Amino acid sequence: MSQWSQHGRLQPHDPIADDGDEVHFCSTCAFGSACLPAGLDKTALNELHMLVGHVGPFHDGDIVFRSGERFGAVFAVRAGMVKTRQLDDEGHEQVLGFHLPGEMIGLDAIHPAKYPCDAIALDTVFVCRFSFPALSTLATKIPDVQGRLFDLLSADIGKSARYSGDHAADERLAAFLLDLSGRYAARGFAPNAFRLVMPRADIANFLRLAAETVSRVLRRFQDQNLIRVDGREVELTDKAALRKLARHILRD
Amino acid sequence: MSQWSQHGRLQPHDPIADDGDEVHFCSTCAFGSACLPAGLDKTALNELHMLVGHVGPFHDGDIVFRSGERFGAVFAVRAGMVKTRQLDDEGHEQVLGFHLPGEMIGLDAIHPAKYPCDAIALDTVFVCRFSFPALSTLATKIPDVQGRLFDLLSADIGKSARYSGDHAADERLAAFLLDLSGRYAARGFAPNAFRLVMPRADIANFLRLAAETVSRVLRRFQDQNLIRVDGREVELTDKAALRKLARHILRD
DNA sequence: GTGTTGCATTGACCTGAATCAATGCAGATC
DNA sequence: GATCTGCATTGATTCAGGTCAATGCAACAC
Repeated sequence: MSQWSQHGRLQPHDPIADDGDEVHFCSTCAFGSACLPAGLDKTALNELHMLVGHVGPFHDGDIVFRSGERFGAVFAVRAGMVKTRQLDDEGHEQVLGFHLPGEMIGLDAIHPAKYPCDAIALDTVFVCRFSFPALSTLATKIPDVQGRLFDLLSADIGKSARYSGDHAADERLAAFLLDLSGRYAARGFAPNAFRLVMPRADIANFLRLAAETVSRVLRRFQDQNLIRVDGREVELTDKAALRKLARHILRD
Repeated sequence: MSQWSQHGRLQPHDPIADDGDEVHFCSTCAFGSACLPAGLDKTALNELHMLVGHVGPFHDGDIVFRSGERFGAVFAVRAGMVKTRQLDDEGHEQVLGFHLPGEMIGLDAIHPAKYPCDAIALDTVFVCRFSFPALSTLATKIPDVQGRLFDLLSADIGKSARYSGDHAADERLAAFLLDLSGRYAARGFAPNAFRLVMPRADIANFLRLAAETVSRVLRRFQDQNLIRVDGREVELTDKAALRKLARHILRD
């Protein structure tokens, strides 16, 4: 067994000191296919691990990086959930995304050379820090690392366009739930029952809805037996129906 | 003088045969800073030029690349305007963006390894084709090229998040006009008077509005002396006021 | 226990933008 | 010139989702 619960939350045990579980983590990480046996020789693997720093724990509300800070590194979420968001000059928040263990954040900071958003822990979070200058240098030496970076960057373009369309509230929410489900599945977590770690207001903001609408739609989904909700715990009980609702948004 | 009108449209003259103007074009292109004297030695410059193919002309409605096609190359728009869009299985269109001369398209195709959207010419269009395998190989050899690619990819993440927020119709439209203006300016075109090459319906779709709303808001802007509109020609006469409207969307 | 705090939910009402339905208008075609 | 065709505009009406205002409820402090 490992220190991971099925909800992706960290048990009271410090994974930073737990080098024995390193590989298990890496297998779920965004760089997994670049780091792991998958074709990389030992030197390359070591070089990648050399430039990684483990950072944490962060707690609910803690800031991983802050908008405007000089860009120096990208981060992979190791444990917990991170939200990224922008604030405008009047303090209006725009949630850009929620990031699960194994996902990469900070890629949008490369060009402006400063973080364009805040990254905020939603629960207990550990991250891996990849110095970007070091990573780029490594990428020129190891084509697989370069390719992995291109892939991660390219995928993020698609992701941030995903919810850009004009869709009804129930379509957006169905897509949101299925998206999370798929991402949990991809990292080896239970895909059909998980915790919505973030408050309703954050889901609403992300989906351009009011928190009240999120509440009402979740309630309706439950009444229609598509899901079961209990506070922040959710279980998807009719994914086919959800998929049908979300089909305009999730085309893949 | 060159073959470029102030609206970025091509005069009846074939630039493909016009090698003499190559440099002038490159200076406005997304790869400009990688190709041009800016630090690159002649060999590098030549290698980059080697892998570029000039393609065109395309005409209004022609397809530059099609959703689902195997990914093999990214493209820089050389002349004209290109829109990118996705169609869902029921044929509903979602416009992802409009791309001016000097801008790169196809970067979102790297990861899925196939184009996730259609790229469609809105008027007479010429593009430069960069074979991506060749470009990646060059990138491992020339760090500046790799860095330029990282920058382009990273910038696109930010761009596709730009209009993702929840904003009123007039804020979105003001941001749209200023965004175009800034991009024309960055490429050396007149920033305050230009042609909205795309039909109203495309602007509306892109901004998640109805075409009627676009029409009404443009009209209101004109009544408020913020702009002058005549069909698809538009002139920004009070950018300060537009900027104030758009301030929640354009934070940079 | 009793507050208090911070979300989440629910209901009543309102509104911005969509939709529906003409009408206008310029450029192509005959 | 007359007729089409494809947008764009304008007005009347509708409605999805927002806003406002309570109320519920669990975790925590005292």
